Amino acid sequence: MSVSRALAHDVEPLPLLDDLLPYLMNRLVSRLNRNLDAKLRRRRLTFEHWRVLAVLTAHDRSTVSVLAELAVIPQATLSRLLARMGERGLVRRSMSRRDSRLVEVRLTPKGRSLYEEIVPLAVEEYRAAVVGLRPQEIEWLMAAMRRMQDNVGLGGSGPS
Amino acid sequence: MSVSRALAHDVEPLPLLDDLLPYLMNRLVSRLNRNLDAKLRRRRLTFEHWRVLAVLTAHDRSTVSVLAELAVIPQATLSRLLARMGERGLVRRSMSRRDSRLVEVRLTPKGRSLYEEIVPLAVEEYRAAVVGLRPQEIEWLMAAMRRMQDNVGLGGSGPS
DNA sequence: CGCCAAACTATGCAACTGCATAGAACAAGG
DNA sequence: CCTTGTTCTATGCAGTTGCATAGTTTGGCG
Repeated sequence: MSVSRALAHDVEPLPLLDDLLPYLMNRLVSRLNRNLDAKLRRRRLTFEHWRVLAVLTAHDRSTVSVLAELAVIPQATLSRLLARMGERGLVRRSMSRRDSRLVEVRLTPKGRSLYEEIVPLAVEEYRAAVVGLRPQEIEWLMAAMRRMQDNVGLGGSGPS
Repeated sequence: MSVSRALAHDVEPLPLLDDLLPYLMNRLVSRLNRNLDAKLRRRRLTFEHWRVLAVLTAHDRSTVSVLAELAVIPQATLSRLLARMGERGLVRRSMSRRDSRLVEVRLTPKGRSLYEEIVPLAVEEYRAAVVGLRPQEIEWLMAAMRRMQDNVGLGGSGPS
């Protein structure tokens, strides 16, 4: 029941779910996130925490709105999430001296070490997911993802 | 700075975000969903509604927990979402005569026509995303997604 | 037939979410 | 220097979420 009909929406837009790329991607990503979330719960963390920690590790010293963009978390939500993470000593927020409107966020040593601690959980999840895929195929997958990101407005010039 | 290092987590698990497949997938899916969500808001719908409608269209007459599995929505959340959708006349819930524990859910005509009405929005979003990808490549992408789903426990035999 | 474990849905409660917006800081032009 | 428009973060409020669990129905076994 999984015919190849991915682009045949022209006249008959009745989607067989298993043949729709967005559905497949959604299901897969949701599952991946949920699995990781379950693993993180023991440390009182959520998947959103993970994303913030990961982004901050890569882009140390970000601002709230840049971080929101990178972590794909609504700004208002992130603002309060960061407040909570600050209370737990995972991040430090400080006013920028260049521009007092900006709030610079960075990991504390505690936040960094916590990140190091949980990276293996994410890696484990990731490796389980890509079993059977060759590195070359993964490269190709990532290229396709980047291509689609550009198509949808994540390439640098934000749309509406 | 985007070297091909997707699987080089062996000794140095320091992920450059843009080189991590899960991160790319998350960003892309989040953006897709958010875009669709924005389009749906005018009709007082959310992306979750969309998923429920889509799954119900494909698998008419489902139960709450099966639907939760297919739509990747926690059962408790779905239960209340369905209650609201029921009040709006989009779905109908009825006790199964085979097993009184089960609640069978199906679309009402109103729900079905609403779905038909919003399908184009999703298709539009989808087509924009895959611009530049050949049908053959999309097929390949979906195959990879299914492979990864199986790896993560969505193939039929649920893990934990 | 009665009892215990399992399956399924709904709900209490505390927490989180996001939209809209207030509040504060900057930038540009008169 | 003041005014006006823009950029950025935080918050009020109403709604939603999810964990844990209660309540109900089944199935299996003695």
